[in-house]
Amino acid sequence: MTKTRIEVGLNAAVVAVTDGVPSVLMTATPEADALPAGPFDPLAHRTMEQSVRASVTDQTGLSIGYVEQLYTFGDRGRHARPDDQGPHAMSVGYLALTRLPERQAGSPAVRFRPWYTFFPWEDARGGRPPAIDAVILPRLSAWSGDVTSRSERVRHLFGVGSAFDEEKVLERYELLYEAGLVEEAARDGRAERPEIVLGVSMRFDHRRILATAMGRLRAKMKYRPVVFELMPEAFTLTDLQHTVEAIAGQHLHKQNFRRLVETARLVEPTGEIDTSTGGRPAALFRFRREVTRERPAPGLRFAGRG
Amino acid sequence: MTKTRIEVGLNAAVVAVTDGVPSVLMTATPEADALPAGPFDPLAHRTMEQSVRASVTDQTGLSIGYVEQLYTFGDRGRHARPDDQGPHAMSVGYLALTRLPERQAGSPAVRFRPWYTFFPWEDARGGRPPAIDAVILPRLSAWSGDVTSRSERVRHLFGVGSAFDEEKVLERYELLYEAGLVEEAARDGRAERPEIVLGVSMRFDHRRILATAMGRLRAKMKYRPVVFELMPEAFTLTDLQHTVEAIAGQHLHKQNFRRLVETARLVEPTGEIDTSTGGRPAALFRFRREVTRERPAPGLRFAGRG
DNA sequence: TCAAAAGTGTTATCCTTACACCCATGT
DNA sequence: ACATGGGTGTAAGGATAACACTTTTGA
Repeated sequence: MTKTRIEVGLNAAVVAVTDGVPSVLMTATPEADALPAGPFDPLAHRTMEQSVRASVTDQTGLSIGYVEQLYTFGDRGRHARPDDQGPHAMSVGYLALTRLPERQAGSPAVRFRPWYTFFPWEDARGGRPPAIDAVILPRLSAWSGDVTSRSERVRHLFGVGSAFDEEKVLERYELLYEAGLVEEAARDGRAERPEIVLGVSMRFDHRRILATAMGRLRAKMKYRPVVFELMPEAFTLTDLQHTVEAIAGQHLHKQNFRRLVETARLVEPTGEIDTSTGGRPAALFRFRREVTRERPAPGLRFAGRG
Repeated sequence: MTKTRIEVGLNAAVVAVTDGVPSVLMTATPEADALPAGPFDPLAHRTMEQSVRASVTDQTGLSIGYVEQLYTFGDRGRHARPDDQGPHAMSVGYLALTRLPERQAGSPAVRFRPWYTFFPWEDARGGRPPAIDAVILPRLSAWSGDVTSRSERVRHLFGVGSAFDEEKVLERYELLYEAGLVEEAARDGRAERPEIVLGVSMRFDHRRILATAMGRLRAKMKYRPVVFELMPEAFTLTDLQHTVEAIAGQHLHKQNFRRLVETARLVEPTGEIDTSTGGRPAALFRFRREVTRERPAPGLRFAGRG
């Protein structure tokens, strides 16, 4: 057994949602859009999770709550130059959820960027993004030509004959990468620089990690009460719905959403009301932590459009 | 940024199902029950997946088809002695699915072991395993004492007030580990050697990886047509049901299972019939690979008992 | 009194679950 | 003929999806 030792990088997609805008935490250095990252040093930290937390705090000043491992990427050939002698042979991606912190005087600016700036085609609130039919699909058709496996994949992932599956964020990104329509593909030497780049690119394979995070969060939300990690202690049902919609990238049916939340007994009224909403004041609710023990898979299995 | 380099091990849980027995591939050396494993060497293999395939073939002579990454374990403090200077600081677990190969004269014996020998409490075909109520729960109660968080976890995971959730294989194993009821806990120096050890133990953290694999397969089966990776080209519907039941560890309702398979258009008749079943001959079916493109999440969303 | 947002009641439809029975073959 | 396993029809109940309307506040 050879004893090859390699460098392992840890990357975290730290997300917060404010006023219907899901955002990701960026490193303080604004030269390129990059996720907080750090090496895994088993001597310094007993677990990888501790290491991730430390890296994030180090680089951004933020200390995170909920953390979950996403995936371990190890292929240099894909999201890296063929001749890359870059820092990592492997990177482990993490998803973290947090409430957006109040800006503190004296503390360093915590920089978040809306996640749809990196994935504009993933936001279908307000209808199917026009860019999909206007620019993405034409270019993907040109790429797939008459290779049926390709065009079937395109149609499947961008909801042509079927429904648009909002969880397949990673698959769509990888398709665009293969088709050479995102800047990373050109940067990695896999394609010509495209005439029109789709979305803002990120450092290394960070956008791929963010895509993984988005897909996972969109999926997990439906069977685990993770949204509440993003909510303040007390919130209105409309706030909650807007947060879910922001993540899912689609609108939901108000009454059905409410019934769902109610029958799943995910929340309970605090008794307080919020008069700042503009119209009729809204009742405030809090998350019922007990559901975790009562039901096997408590989540928001929303389905339809609103 | 420090440049800590560490050794990364890859482990694969290669599973096959024959006649209602799900089994895992073991290394040829029978000194301890161990999963095929190998180091990840980025210079030898471009991707980790290639590396896993190579390791498995190397150590067992079997070449595998479907492979999927499970999780990356990095905590030495948990499934390792506190003073462990063992080989890996990190291990990436994989799930692979294969058909059980015909025994070839001349080729090395491929050794599989039934997975329920390692997890006897996970097989609820034939009713709830008596050992759960007779030995596991009493011991877990003693462990949890009057710490409510513990006893709630116990009740939740072993289906006391609620339903037994067959997907939570890893969570149950980790609970038993924490409670010191599996041999690994004693071996890692985390508990006294238990009077009764539950299930057969495995090398290093391999049983944890197998638990992850079982949970993932049980879950994934419901929304992706992965069972067919375990089936021969042609099979009867009863064969298919038995395979699913073997993995899920519970019996299913025959008619509902059949309707499910039929309405999901997962299979098509080959036209052949199998007369070797004993009673009325059964029609043979094959997997319809096209479903992958037609439906968003084709799987076997079975639910009830039979 | 009007705009804005909160909050509810009700029905048609589909899916899930469970029931019990008939069919084709080998011995 | 009978044992063995293969194969079906159908009805009750519950969850889902969609409909439009009422209520309470601030301006």
